[in-house]
Amino acid sequence: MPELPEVETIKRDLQQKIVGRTILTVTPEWPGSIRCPSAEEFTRLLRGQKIEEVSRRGKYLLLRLSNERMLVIHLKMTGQLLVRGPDDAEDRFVRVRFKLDDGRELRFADLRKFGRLALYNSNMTQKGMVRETRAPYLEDFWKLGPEPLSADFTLEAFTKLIRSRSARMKSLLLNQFFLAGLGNIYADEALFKAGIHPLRKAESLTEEEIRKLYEAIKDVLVSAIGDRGTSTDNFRDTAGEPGFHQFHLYVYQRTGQPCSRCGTLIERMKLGGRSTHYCPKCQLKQEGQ
DNA sequence: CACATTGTTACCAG
DNA sequence: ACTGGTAACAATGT
Repeated sequence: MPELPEVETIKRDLQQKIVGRTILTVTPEWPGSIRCPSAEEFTRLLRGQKIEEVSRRGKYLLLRLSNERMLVIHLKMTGQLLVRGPDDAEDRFVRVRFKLDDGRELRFADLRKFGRLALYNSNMTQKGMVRETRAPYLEDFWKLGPEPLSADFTLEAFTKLIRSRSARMKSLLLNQFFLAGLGNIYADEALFKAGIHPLRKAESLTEEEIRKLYEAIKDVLVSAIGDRGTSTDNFRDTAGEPGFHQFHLYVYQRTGQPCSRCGTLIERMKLGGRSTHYCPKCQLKQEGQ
């Protein structure tokens, strides 16, 4: 379940390992991973291109190429990007292979086959650019909410955002058009740290609660990036190594275990089809009780 | 073998 | 046009 910290970890790895390299060949072993253009066109357009820059927007990885195109990657649930040398063992579930000019190989592996690669013009982040391509999943890329770790994500901006909504907080935090990068793990963790019940409505939050949540979101993400991500299941970095943040979780997948703050047993509920973990004492449904 | 998993989109009602 | 809520989908391990 790569969310912002996991994608950030991979981004930093790739910046170190593959920026400046040229793609020699592309082998689609499961062409379904390639969203657009066709697998043949994708392969042809990438061959011989230099990887100029690696960046991240929300949960999307962006690889800018020398021909002014952008390779966009979404890992969805089980996608991995592995950088391997000629003597390294084969990886399971490799869907697309990129041979590089230093003898190494970038492998896109994906057990569930939900992850997607797409190739666009590099100005695709601008309004209207991607919609013209009619590419599923990525067409409203430019509509994504603010980056929680960027300088322009201020408390004032977050307060405005919250004040413009009425939905339940857990649902809002999962909405990528509200705020980019949080998924099920970090939405639960941030709400716990801020002491806010997942079912609370945005309009019911006090100034103090908004401030606490603002800090909690940033703290949780920074801490998880420091731990190189959460590997509760199959998240791996580009060397195939797990992260460490699963040892520092407060509520996610801790159902029935004592809350580290108050000892009450962590509970689990279904919200919009998603499992939601929370401490019933630290995160009271009615504010002020 | 039905179910669980989650990020995202489709669709509907308001 | 926008928001919020629910269902559906992707594919596979258990």
